[in-house]
Amino acid sequence: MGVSSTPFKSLNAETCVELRSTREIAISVCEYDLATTLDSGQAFGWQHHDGEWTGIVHGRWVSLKASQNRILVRTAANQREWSWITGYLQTHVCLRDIIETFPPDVAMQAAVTSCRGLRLLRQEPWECLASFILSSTKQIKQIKQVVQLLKERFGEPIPNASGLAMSFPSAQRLASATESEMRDCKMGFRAPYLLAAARSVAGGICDLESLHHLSVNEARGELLKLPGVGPKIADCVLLFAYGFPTAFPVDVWIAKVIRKYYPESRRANARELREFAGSYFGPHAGYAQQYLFHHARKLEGKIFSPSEA
DNA sequence: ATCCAGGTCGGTC
DNA sequence: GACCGACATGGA
Repeated sequence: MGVSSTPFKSLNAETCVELRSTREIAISVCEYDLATTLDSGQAFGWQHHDGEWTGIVHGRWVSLKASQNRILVRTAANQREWSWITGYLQTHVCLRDIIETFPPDVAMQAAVTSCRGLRLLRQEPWECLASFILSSTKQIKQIKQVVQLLKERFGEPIPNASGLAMSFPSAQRLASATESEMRDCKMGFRAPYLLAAARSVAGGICDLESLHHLSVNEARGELLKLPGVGPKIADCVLLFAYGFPTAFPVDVWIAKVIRKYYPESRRANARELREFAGSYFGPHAGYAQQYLFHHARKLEGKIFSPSEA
């Protein structure tokens, strides 16, 4: 009913930022695995070359590099302030405080040990929503390909270090595209969903900004009104874009993990799994989910023999 | 070649 | 409500 607003100290810590120029800062971080975080299936727009991650965040081209307890941030344009990137990276979050809230069972602890430094980002709602509408029954690699095609064909050019990069297209821009143009981006049967969602957002029928002020259940209800958005995608957006800490996306990986290691939920359907997880994994269940998800993916088929699938 | 991928939708029973 | 096939595309 009400908003979950427990004031965890992890949400109140300060980010320590060293300003090096109007285009470069170094953010002090503790337990932050940048590569794992940017490539853990929560965001699909980052490009990796030689230890450098480049992308566009809130309309600004940015380069990120991990360097011993620091994240080096470089932009192409002068910046007055940097909260757009510290907020995105959630560098103020104290990971220890979150991990302490996880249940001390074997599966959870194995995931924590295996994925040290994995973080949740705080993405822009529209890009996150659109990306996950594209995600259904697609591999992460393919989702990235479609996102890249959308940027190239519909994005806005943004100056980068040596030329122009393309942003993720706005809902307004996609709303004026045709289904055929969308299908040319290899999104297949998801094209009409993304197109209708773009028109709903662009036309103000769905106000993504207003969801910040709702309870998690109210916000989920709004997202579920959008075409192509079911419980799983809604929870991804609630967790990765709005930061609702108990949102718990149940996909095929998580369903397998939960059923294997938490036998009390073996007969549960997806909704019941989500409800079980929300109470069992505690106030940061969504974070726990990302650890379990990433750990399972790292192990690929190793923990699941074919007969168990 | 065959199965499956960070699911959802619209039909059935 | 719950079960089930269709839906594009391309990795593995």
